[in-house]
Amino acid sequence: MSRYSASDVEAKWQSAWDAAEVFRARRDETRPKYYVLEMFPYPSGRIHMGHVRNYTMGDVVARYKIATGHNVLHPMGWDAFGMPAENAAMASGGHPKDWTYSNIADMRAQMKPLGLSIDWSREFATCDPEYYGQQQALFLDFLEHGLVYRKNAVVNWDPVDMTVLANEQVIDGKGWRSGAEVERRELTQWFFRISDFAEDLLEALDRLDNWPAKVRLMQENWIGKSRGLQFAFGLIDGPEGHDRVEVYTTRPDTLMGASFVGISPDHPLAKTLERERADVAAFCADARKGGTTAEAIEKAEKLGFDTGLRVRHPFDTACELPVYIANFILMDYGTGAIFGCPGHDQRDHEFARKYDLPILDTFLPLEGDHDIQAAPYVPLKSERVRYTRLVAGEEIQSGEAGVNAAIEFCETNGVGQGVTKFRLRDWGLSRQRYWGCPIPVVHCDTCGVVPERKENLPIRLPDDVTFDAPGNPLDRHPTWRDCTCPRCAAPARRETDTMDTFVDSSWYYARFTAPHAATPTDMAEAEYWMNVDQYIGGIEHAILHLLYSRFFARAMQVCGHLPQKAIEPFDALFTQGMVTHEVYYTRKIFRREIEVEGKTAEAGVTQAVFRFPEEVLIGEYDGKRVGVLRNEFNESLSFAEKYEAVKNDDERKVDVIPSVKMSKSKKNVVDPSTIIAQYGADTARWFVLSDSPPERDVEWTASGAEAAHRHLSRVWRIAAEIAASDAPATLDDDTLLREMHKCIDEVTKGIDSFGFNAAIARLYAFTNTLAKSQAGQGAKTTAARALAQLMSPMTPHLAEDIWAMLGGEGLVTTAPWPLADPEMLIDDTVILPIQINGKRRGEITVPADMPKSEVEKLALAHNAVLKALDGAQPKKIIVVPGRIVNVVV
RNA sequence: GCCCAAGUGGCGGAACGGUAGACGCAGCGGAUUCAAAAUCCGCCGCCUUUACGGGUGUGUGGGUUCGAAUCCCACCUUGGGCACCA
Repeated sequence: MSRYSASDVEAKWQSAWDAAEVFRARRDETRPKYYVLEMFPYPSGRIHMGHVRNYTMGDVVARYKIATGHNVLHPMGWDAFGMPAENAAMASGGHPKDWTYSNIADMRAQMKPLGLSIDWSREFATCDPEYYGQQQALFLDFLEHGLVYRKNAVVNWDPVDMTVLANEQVIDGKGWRSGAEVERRELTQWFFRISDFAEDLLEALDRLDNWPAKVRLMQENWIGKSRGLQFAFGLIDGPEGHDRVEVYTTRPDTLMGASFVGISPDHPLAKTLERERADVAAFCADARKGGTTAEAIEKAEKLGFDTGLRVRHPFDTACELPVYIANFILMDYGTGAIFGCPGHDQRDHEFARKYDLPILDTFLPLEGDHDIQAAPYVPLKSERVRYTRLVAGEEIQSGEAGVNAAIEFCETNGVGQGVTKFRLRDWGLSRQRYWGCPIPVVHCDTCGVVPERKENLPIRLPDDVTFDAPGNPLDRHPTWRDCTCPRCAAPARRETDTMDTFVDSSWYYARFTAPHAATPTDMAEAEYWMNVDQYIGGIEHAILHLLYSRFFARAMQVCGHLPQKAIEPFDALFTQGMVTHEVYYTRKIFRREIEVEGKTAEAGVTQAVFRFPEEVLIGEYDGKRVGVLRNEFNESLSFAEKYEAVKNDDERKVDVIPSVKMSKSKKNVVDPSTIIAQYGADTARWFVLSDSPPERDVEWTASGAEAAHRHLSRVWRIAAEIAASDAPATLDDDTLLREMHKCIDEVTKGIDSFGFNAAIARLYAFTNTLAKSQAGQGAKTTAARALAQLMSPMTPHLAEDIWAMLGGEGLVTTAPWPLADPEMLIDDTVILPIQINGKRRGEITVPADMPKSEVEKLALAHNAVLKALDGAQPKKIIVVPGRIVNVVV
């Protein structure tokens, strides 16, 4: 009998699947459809273990659904636009297009050996003109339906690279590439009206029952609905055109504690003053410096500028409040203006102390006192308080009721109205980048901004561009910008901004239903295949990608590109954990002469040098995981001997940091291609699914991979032995077959509920049972075939091979999923543990259907019970049939 | 600061309110072998006991229950999300 050879087995069955076109998805109204999708990869050039885990999970679902009679759509594509391609072009002089397509070819070649059940005929990359042309068509439709518009917006501007930076690209207030101080600059940009859908996007979350609660909560917080009061302060002697300042507040009950009004440097009033007064202009210019990132904001000092203007308090016209321009007030939340209540807000309190403004309380704790001058009093949401300066309502209320009463009071007295605001802002999609989808509009001197004609799509990116200068290559292209106005035919200029790459991934799931349609989607195909039944990806996309996709599904529906039922495109979402690995490092010590108080001394600067797993040999020494460099030693030495030789040498001993996400910079990566070459794809697939629950991180270990491979070889060997044996007809078939049905039942439930690790544990146990079974040839063959079927979603190549060995009909991939016989799940006799006062003291074996009274009698006759009762009567006996007996004494 | 989740052997982790630790890793012992690899068999929470057994045990403290890893309350720790949001 030969041995299990993964490479032969895997190549053989992949060809068999290709030949039979088993993964080709075609519309078929006679079968229920099932659309399973993993978040498509960015073509960085190499696949990593995270990809393997993600696609394996999707593959398990897809293959299981095929076996249960579904018409499965399981596509793959490439999220191919984006900065890394441009960076590579700048660094090495190539073209982003070549870089991207060559990476795609490499990654496809690494992915195919995994044996995924993908319909490769539907593959596309978002940088294919066919795809982004349809995206441009979508943009034009959105424009026509008022779903996208142009406005001025404040952005992070890198003055050296002459480009807009995403918040993530601003580090310590400086551009990540140029190192230049980032400015806040106002640019005219395109925006999707996602905020128009805020209420619906929020409300619909409740119906996404098969999404993780965590993701729904994160989206809820991101959308950030709040209820408050919007009203105006009358401005005294303001500049022309300014007689009031509109303010939004979620705490109108603190209105009587107002001691100043603050406006954003970008507020219209501030801008008017800026034009008239140099001091205001100077302050505003200063305030606009610095990025818009969280860090930049955190560090920035809170500054105010007293404009000298005053407003009247709406409830006390004698009370006049100063108007400050403050650098911490955002123009794009609320009205860009606030009233400051130092008594009940930490930030306002600091501001008041700094600029010597009055600090007033409007309520105090129900019991006790609070020194409002020393610190603001900020009660918990549910905390009841004692109002001291009433806007309205009861003197004692909990926070929310107080706010509602205040809104009602203000409304009835003609001071503003209750409004609902969202944190969610419109989605700015303009990027001053080359490697993205061109925004299909034209700028005409007479007609203004004019949409491109659909028949001119796709507006293709030019290939002849250079990356040797900063800024957008499209801007400096000699001819690409030149065009004629679609409206008046006069010479005009193309928009050179491209779309945010999040746009590309916001509708790819829909495009997969008809990847080559002449319109963005084919409604008949979309009607059949949508929604995605199961979407699988990383938690890092919990907010933006998923929110944008939900918006796009709505917007596409408005434009007639998706059916009504696809308003929520992903029926079920699963967020899988990462693949982690230990980090290994040695040290490099730099010795330097330094001068301390006039004397020279030598100082060592230590730097960690990360090492790849294959560079080191790891073992245990003194109870700690440590290592040595692999090639430094004679193989005959024991690990302890090797380690002792280097343990006092910092530059040669290897230290181990506990497992973290695999990353190239830490060198704690294991290349899937290496593993596939060494053990085969099935081993990699089996390993990433076992051990940890799929939503949690899994630690890749060499010993774990070894064990996975050992197990698969064992399964193959057991199957081969059964196939070759001619054992007598029946010995103990019943035990094995019952075990088989239980295994079918549990593995099926495991796969159905994403309990892959539990399903795999069950398969291990069943393999052990099968290996030791005394059953006859027929039962063993039946059981081994069931094992092949149950393993086929996880290790499809191995499963095909043993299925064929055992005389299974056709491909195991398309064989109908085995059904558990309910009768075989119930045992004739059961072992009942006997508890005395809740502690296990013994057990009895009884027929499963024994009546309670009989079980009681048997339990009371048990030695341990007799001993515990010592002749007394039990207080109580609880018999849970098939489970347990508890005697209370 | 606000919101959320999770704490179980040396490790990853199982466990509809019903025998805690399935399954795997690591470890230990044995068989096979000239030897090794591979394979097979057994042991494996902690304390105690030669053994049978007994005690104890799911972050900490309380509660509900015949019975709690699981439900409730408080606390501790770790992880995640959000945050000049008015």
